[in-house]
Amino acid sequence: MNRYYKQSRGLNAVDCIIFGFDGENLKILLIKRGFEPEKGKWSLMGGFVQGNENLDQASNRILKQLTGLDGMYLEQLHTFSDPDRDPIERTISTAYFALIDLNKYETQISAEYHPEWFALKRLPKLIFDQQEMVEMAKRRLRYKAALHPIMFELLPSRFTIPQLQNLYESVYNTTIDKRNFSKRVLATGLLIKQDEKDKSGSKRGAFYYQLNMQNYYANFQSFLNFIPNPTHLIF
Amino acid sequence: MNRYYKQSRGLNAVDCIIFGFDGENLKILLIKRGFEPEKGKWSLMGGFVQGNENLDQASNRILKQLTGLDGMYLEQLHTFSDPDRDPIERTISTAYFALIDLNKYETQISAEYHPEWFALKRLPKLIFDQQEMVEMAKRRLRYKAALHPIMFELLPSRFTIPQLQNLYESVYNTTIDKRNFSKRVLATGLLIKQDEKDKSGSKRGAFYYQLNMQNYYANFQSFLNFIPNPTHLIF
DNA sequence: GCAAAAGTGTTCATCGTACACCCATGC
DNA sequence: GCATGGGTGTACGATGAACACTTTTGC
Repeated sequence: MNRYYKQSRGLNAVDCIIFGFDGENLKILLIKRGFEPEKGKWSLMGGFVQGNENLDQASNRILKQLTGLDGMYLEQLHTFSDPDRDPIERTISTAYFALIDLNKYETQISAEYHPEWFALKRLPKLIFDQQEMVEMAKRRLRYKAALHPIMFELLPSRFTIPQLQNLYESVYNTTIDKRNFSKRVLATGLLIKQDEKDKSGSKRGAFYYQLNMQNYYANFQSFLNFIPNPTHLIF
Repeated sequence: MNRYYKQSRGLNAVDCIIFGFDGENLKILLIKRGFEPEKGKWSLMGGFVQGNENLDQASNRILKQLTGLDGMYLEQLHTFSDPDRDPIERTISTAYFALIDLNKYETQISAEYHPEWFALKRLPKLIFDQQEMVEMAKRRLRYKAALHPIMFELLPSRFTIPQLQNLYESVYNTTIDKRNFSKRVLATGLLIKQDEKDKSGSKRGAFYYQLNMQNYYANFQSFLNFIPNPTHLIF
């Protein structure tokens, strides 16, 4: 036996929701789709799964192709499978969400795709069911970041506490008391204060911090409270 | 255009991790696989996705086939995709986890599959990568149940607080102070006390409770604390 | 009457929240 | 010298944890 009988076969794809933070707004990276159907429309970066790779490998390959980066935070989100989601042919697509330091990303690497960062509040229309994928990714990010320190993946390796606070405030569309915020994040033991300051945001300057990678990996799976009242959040 | 060119096509399947609770132990339902390869071995209930259905529909169809039940709690878990996970032919399988009231399930419905409940601690060897699927499902259940009231899906519609506590203690392999436990669960406002008692577990009997469905659905997505110290749990 | 499980309250420590002032610097 | 953003401490209330005794009833 070298085949299962009487079963229908289809294509498998991955689509990547790539989040970045520019200091102001949470954004995602979109490309202009390069082939029919919907050629030229804004789309998530994606591609078909090859015969010799699994989904994780496929999404890593595709992300490297677009951003030039590897080793970024990448998590399988959900598999989308409506029979008619792709009008050409049945294609089941697994969405991944990725978090990258927007500063590491350089546009020229993938000029052929015409990639652009879009603020989440001002997304263009997307093809197929990608709107739904983005919605789910947003929810997942908000959910997960309320409990785990994944937001650091969106920041450079040196960052300031006001930067971090901006990020949380922007993701949760809220404001947080800065005294309580800094107490909370410092209490986690995840941050190591540096000697230098970032003078770009103010005259006085804000101290840089770096992640304590030891503690970061050790505590990644446990619950942390980075935002007030996570118990009452609704997602 | 009615096909994408030069892409490899494969099979898509779903596999279901079905959890139940017998009052003592958390269990999962396994069947004897009915076809080659690995025919006769213990396996998760699964099947191929048909051309006209999505993954949710496929898993519901398959669960109904095995248990006779529909409308049970069902959640997409993860898609498993190693190229050689099925030795016959490339098959990408999406795992679902299901929670059912073990008492509603009647074995005879699906005698042809020879289904059996196995305590999680004493699982037989499973085929392919199903061991990994079960591990992931266990982690997800523990994770999710620490924050959301999904464990009720494993109990009959009328249950007692000691039963509920047993369930939590068994899933987290721990013991909980009963005074604090009942305070916590009653404080959620999710339970409605009934007049009758369950006399099966003790001479005095324990009051039955039912879910307040209104509050249950309203609070499902928010965080609740059912177990002590969820902040310090590691999954 | 006794064994076995159900049910209930208080105290204390910890954590989370609200809140306001001084500091450093570039201009 | 002043405007701008950075940095810090305290007091109070809420929440979570530890802990022991009484009740009911079948045998």
